[in-house]
Amino acid sequence: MTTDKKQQLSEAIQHNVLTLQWAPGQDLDESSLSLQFGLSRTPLREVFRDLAGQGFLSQKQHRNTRVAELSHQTLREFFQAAPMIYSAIMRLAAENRTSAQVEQLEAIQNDFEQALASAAGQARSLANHRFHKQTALMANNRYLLPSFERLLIDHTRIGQTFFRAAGPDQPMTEASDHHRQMIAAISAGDIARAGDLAIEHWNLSRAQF
Amino acid sequence: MTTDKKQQLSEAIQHNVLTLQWAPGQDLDESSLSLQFGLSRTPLREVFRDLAGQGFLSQKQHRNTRVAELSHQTLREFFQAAPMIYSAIMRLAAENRTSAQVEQLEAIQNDFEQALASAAGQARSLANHRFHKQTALMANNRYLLPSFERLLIDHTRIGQTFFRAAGPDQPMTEASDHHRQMIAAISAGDIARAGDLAIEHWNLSRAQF
DNA sequence: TGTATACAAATTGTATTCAGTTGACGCTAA
DNA sequence: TTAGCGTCAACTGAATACAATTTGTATACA
Repeated sequence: MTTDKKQQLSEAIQHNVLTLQWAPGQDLDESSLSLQFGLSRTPLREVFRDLAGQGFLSQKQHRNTRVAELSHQTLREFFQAAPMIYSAIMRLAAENRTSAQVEQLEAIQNDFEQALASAAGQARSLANHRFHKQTALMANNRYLLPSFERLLIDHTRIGQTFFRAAGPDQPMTEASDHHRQMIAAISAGDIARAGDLAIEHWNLSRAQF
Repeated sequence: MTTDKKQQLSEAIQHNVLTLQWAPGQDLDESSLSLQFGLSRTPLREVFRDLAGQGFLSQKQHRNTRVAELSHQTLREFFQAAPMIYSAIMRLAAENRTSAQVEQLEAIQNDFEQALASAAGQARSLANHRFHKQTALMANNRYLLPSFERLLIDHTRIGQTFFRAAGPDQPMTEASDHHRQMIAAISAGDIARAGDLAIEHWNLSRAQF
């Protein structure tokens, strides 16, 4: 099996959306992208559809596909849903985790701390994104996952918007402390503690905005 | 604008999945369906992809599309997520509802009661489905919606499986009472009450299974 | 008789071609 | 000058044609 072009394309798009290299609301051009990735429009459009379903892109009939918007209303809905879902994911992660997954989470956290020490805001945000995505994997619940992933996409994007304005260092190191405590709670199977940490962690985000 | 064939197809599939006319795990045939609906395979596959993203169908590389499975593990995850999400949707519905939406909800509830009096289990389940879908619309939160819709799909399917075995009448009329109370709570904007009703309503479902 | 391998048929995935829709530009007329 | 209409270009959507992958079947061999 050769490297899957469709998956490459999908990951590239996700990357560009999450890092704000493609701005919210920005138009995507089918023909240029299909040329760029050596794919015809048919499979390209399938990838678009998948990513639109996941909340990365948005599509309307007879309009070009674009990066999912971030409006004031989006923010409002975000804050209404985020604490509850994050907390639920954490609790389930503490309940259902396997030891292999905990090791994986620790590895990701190490990357995150490294990025914190050296790399730019973009890399930090992506590392943070991967940390939380791993917790969702550990929660192992197909019903919660789609909501959580949508939240995570916009959390990552919103975070970067605000980091650009304010100084980025303070909150990120505090977030890193939380991550370590989360790993401990999840690893110990302490469900209540994991849930509380999620709320706390999320309040940190709220404070920034 | 003529009647949209793609939407017709999509609704037909949703109907067949929700009513169990297509069994969980059942294979779908692209060519016969495309023939049946007068569509080529390209748009048909786009509909498949959308519905797979929404939790009606499931797809794997180089394997035929099939109706989403209902496994033991699925049930487990369902019960872990359902009460929380249902409750959240109800609270938000009470918070964000408009009067036009309340009227709509009452109309749907009337249909439900009529179905309860006359129609078969299938029609009842669909009417119940529509009721809860409307509450999700009223909650007006794009992050919670995908999780809730997935839960609702499987709730409807699971419900029918169990109704077939047991006598269907008792729980459904009780559910109908709950619906009326929900409408009252939502209409009054009583957030806490709406959330509690969701839990109560859902415990009723749990009791059946 | 059971298993492995090679071949054939069916089905999924991709590329290309064709059709339909949208929106912009320019023209005409009030 | 501007409002309204019509044409045209560009793009999205659908259909067909083609390629690749998988699965079923037959045959050879242990």
